[in-house]
Amino acid sequence: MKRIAESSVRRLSLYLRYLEGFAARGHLTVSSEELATSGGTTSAQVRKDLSSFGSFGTRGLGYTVPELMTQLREILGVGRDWRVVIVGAGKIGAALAQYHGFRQHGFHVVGIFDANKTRVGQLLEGIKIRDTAHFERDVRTLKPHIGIMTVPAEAAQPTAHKLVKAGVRAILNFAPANLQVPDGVTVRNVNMASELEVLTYSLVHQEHEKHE
Amino acid sequence: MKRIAESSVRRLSLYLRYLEGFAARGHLTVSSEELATSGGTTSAQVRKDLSSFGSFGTRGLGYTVPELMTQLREILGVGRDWRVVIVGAGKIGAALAQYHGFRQHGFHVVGIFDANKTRVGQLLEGIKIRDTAHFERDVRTLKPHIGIMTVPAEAAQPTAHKLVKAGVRAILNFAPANLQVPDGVTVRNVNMASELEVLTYSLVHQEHEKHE
DNA sequence: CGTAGCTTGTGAACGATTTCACAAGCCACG
DNA sequence: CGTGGCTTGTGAAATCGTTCACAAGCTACG
Repeated sequence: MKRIAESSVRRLSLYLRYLEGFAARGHLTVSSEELATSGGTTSAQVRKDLSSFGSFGTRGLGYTVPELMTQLREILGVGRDWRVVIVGAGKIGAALAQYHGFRQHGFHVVGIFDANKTRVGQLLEGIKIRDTAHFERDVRTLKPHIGIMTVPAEAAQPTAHKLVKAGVRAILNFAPANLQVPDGVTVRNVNMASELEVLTYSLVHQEHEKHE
Repeated sequence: MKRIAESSVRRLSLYLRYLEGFAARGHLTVSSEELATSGGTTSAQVRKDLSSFGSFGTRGLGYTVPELMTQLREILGVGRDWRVVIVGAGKIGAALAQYHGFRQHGFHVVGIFDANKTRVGQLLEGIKIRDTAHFERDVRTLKPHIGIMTVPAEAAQPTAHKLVKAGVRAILNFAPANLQVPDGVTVRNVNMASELEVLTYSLVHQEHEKHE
């Protein structure tokens, strides 16, 4: 199978989200055009994205909603039981721990860590916040597939290093730092400040764009 | 000025983040190479990104840290007083409202809304959660620049519509929905489920990649 | 004041992604 | 069972973003 662009994977995930909507509304089939309109893209794009993985549609008819959902779940690995640890139990970390959407999508929080002694021992969604004193050993025991990091920038690289050493191969990083990880480890960065700055950039430059 | 790629703007924001680090460590100048290493990109990329907006460096020397920070802040619109409303005071909305990083970057939460009557009237960071009954009127009064939406998928499009009608031109959307907005309105989507699914995709497909 | 050594700024080449356009194929209906 | 209408799957073209490579230009130092 040829390499798939990350942007394509991101869209596959969105298609799955929209298919859930179509299924809820009782649609049995859906065309690439309908999926494209939901997702703000084009029908050719939808077909290209799907065609990398096989031929799931029927010409003249479109895609069978439940079948395409099954295929996308398979491709994305949705529905397996994914074990997640959260490192950093601050505002964002705590909110994520309590976010029920995770559970609904098969993500299972198996551990929460914090370096702040005042938080250690408190319960979040029935899970006791652990000290980072034995971080690597504890992570090894918990065997998570995914690590979510909501730690300060300066703690980000050391934390990532320990997660990787303990066997984690996928990291969702909320810290404003570029993590260096070995091959075979995937990192996704979510940076609130940058998201907002892209918006303020557009606000500042919008009036200029009009004059072109 | 020619159109700037969104990926470039995103990187400018990261450069600013890393410059803050260099400044804190007392660096007076920084080369495109050093910035590139921090940001996981290449020096040519850094120079290209900056060159769209002017010549900020000195050949043979690099960039003056405080000067480049000033320029980037100017370009991105950082440091102005940006007024923000948060719509949806659930787990994520509440965490964002309490997130102090916003305040530090000049983002000022001026209003919080929720449709759930049990939450209305409660205080978050000293701001009373408002009913959505008079949403559009209230937003007009608050005059926010940015709307952050943490509402359920089905409420997303109507909420966006009302925000736009009330004059908001930039939306940070956490709902899993593709918002239709008129020209001149910028939307950025943050979708936790999709971020995680990109990670699970990589976990599922990593072993395959090895065999190529 | 001249030269050596760096680092920027930027066209041009390259690579990746998106869009186009159309043949292939399926369904429905007469 | 044949035809019309619709939608997929996919090479080819176009667009967009990144990397290369080097001339231009500044600083430092003798």
